[in-house]
Amino acid sequence: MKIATWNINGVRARIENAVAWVREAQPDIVGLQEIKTVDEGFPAAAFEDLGYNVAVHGQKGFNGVALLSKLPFDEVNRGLPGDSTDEQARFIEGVFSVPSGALRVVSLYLPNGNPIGTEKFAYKLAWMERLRRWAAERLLTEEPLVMGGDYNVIPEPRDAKDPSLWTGDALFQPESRQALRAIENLGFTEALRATTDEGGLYTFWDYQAGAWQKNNGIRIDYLLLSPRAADRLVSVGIDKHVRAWEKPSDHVPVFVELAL
DNA sequence: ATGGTTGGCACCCAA
Repeated sequence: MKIATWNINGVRARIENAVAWVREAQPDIVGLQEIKTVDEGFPAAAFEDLGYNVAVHGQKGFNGVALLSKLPFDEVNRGLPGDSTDEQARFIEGVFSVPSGALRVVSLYLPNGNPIGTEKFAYKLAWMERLRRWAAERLLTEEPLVMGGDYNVIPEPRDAKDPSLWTGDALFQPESRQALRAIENLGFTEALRATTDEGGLYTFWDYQAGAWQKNNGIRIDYLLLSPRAADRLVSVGIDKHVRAWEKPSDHVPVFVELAL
């Protein structure tokens, strides 16, 4: 079972890339982030034609997440619990039937939080605490859970080409990194770090200042695995080559292979 | 080099 996450930065502007990558990678389940459209604007037919079921949690202009799945959805949950006033579409959960039972897959778009010292940074940290509480509750099910997404947190210095560029950025604040560790410490395995200690593995390169050409990247997209999912981990990959395509997203897909 | 690029939308905002 191949499960992927990809911040696509506008699914309508990126539909040709998206279809090309799905055809090439043949993932079973994909979480998309920053689709930047309402539900009705999502190009579902393009993915249905490739054999996928589609679940969308959209928003006008900004944010928005979706799940594509070759398996039928048994259940879909939209929105991160914990704040009924939050109108930002950043979280969707799908439940699927696999031979071993239920599989839960999340597509999340964690708030960027810049600039620090503003309500945006406070919202980021509050959102992360909500995610921690939600995840703690889900772990009680002892089912395989895969939380993939754009976490907007650089976990460690080795996850940036030049960490000094990010010292004042919300993505690399001690509070952001600590909040990420608090989620992982519930018992999650960050898939890529379960397989390698290598630095220099990035998932995002800014459009500006020739970041891609200079390989000035950061690793902010990953998949957290519950213990039952981590037990089944076979491999992890980053589809870096997609960043070199015409009209690319500034993020690339990340995927895990699980033996479920 | 405190720069510059993109998507969505409607004039700048978010990233």
